[in-house]
Amino acid sequence: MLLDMPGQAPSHCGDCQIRHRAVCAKCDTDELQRLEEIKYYRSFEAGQTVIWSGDHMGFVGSIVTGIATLTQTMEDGRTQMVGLLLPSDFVGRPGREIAPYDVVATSDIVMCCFRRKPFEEMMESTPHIAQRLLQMTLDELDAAREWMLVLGRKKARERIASLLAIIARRDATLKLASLQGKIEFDLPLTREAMADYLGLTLETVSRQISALKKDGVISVEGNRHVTVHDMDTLLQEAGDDTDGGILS
Amino acid sequence: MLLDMPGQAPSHCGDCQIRHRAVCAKCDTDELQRLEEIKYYRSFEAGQTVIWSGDHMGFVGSIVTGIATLTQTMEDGRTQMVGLLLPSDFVGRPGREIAPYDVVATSDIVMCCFRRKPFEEMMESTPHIAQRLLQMTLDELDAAREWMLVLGRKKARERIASLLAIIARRDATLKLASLQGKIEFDLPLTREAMADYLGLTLETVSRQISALKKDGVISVEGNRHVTVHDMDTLLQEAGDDTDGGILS
DNA sequence: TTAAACCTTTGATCTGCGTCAAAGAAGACT
DNA sequence: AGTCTTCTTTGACGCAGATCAAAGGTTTAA
Repeated sequence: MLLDMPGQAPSHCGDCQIRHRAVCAKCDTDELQRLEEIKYYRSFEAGQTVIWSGDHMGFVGSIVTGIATLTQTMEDGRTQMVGLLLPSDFVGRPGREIAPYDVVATSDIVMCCFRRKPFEEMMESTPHIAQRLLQMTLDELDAAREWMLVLGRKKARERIASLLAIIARRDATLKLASLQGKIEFDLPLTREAMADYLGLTLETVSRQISALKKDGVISVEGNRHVTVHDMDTLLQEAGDDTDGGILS
Repeated sequence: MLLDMPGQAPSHCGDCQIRHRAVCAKCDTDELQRLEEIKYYRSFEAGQTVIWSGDHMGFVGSIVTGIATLTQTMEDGRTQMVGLLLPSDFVGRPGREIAPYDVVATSDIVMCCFRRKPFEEMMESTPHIAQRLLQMTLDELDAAREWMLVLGRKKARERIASLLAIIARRDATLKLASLQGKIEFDLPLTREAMADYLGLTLETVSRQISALKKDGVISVEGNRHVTVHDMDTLLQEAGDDTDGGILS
C-alpha cells in the first residue's frame, strides 16, 4: 500500500498524473521522458485474469483505476489471496520472468505498463528507481507479515475487523479524513473474496459481519456500503494494539 | 532465503567470507573496502532478544552463524513468527528507524553489523547495493506470501510437511545434495517455535510429527534429528504442486 | 549418579469454524 | 415490471485443532 510522498509535485508522469508516484516520485524530467516513451495502457474487465501464475511476464506496471487481487491456488482449488492491489500499486517484478501468482481484476481496471526489458535497463541507469522500488517492496513485505499474524493467530471476528480497518484506513488516508469517529466506505470485495483474503469460508465471513452489525460496531447497507461507527472500537475488535500497526 | 549467486567469487567481504554475498555480491573492490570500514560484529546467546519491536534500530546487518526468528506478538501473548533468519540472511531496513518485529536468537548467533547511517549513505552512492537489496526483499516477499497460503489454507499435517520441506530444501541447497531420496537434518526449532511459525499449538505440532512418523514419511531420533525418506512424498503431504514453489 | 529444568508426547474433552443445505436480497437484463 | 443470475444470509451438524492435564524423555549441572 502506497502513500503519497508529501512535498512531491504530484503530476510527474504525463497523463498518468500522480498514479506513478510509485515509480517516479524522485525522477527528474529526463528520466520521466524516458518513462513516457516506453509506457502504454491496458484495460481488463471485472473477473478477467490479468496474469496467470507461471506465465511469462512481459511487463511491469501499476494500477491506474480499479481493484485487482494477487492469489495463489492449490491443486484441489483452495485459494488464498496474498495481496490486494489498489490504484497506484505496482504489479510485476523487475528481474523476474515468471509470474508467481495469479493477478485477477476484481473490478474493471486500467493499468499503465512498461515493457519489462526497457524498464529494467532504465533501472540500471537510474538508481532512484531501484531505491524507490525497494521502499515499496519493504512496505509490501510489512503488509504480508502483518497478514501472517492475522492468518496464523487471529479469530474470525478479529480477522474481519482487521480487514475492515485496513480498508477504512486506506479510504481515510486518501480522503485525508480523520481517523476518529464515523468512517464510511464501499467494500471492494465480495464475501467470497474477503474469505479468500482472510483464510475463512464465505459463510463465516457473512456470520461475523452480521455479528459486528448486531453488536453495533458497524452498519451495512446494500451488502457493500459499510459504516464504521467508531474506529477505536473496530481496532479493539481487530485485536490490535492502539493503532494496529496497520499504518504504513 | 538467499541462494548463492553462481559464478560470483565467494570471498568478497574480508573475514566474513561468503556471508555477505547478500549485500555485496556485485560490489567492486572499492565498495567492499568501504563496507569493511563500517562493519563490526555482535554476538547474542540463545534466547536473547536482539531487537525489540518498536525499538530504534541503529544498525543493519546479516547473520553470520546461528538461527534467529522474526516474531510478532499480540497484547494477550499470541505469537506469530513471520520470518526465519539463517546465516547470510539480512536483518534490518535501510530507511526504517523503528523495528517492526522482535528479532530473537534461537541459538547462539553472531551478526555482522553496519551502522545504519553510513550504510544508507553508501546505498545512495552505490546503485548495486540497492538493486541487490531489492532482489533479496522480493525473495523475502515471495517467502512471506508462500507462507500466507500455508497459514490461511493448509491443514495441520500439510503445514508440518511444508515446514520440513523448507528446512530440508535449505539444507539440501547448502550441501548441494540431491533433492531425491533420503535427506537428513537437524530441526533448528523447538516444537513451540514450530507452532509459532505454523499458526498451531505445540501439541498439534507434536501429534502431526508423530503421525508422519507412524505413516513412514519421516523418522526422528532424539527430538531434533529428522530423516525424510522420500522428498516427493513429503512434498505431496505438503499439498504443493510438484516442486512446491518452495524454490527461490 | 541424581536432581532439576526443560522439552515432548499422549490422552480426554471442548469449541470455533467448516460443511452442507436452503431460503432470502440485490443487481442485471429483457 | 418481471425473470435470471449472482451474491448473501441463516440454520443444523460435524470435525480438526485448541485446551487442559499428566506422564515420559532429554539435557544440563552439581
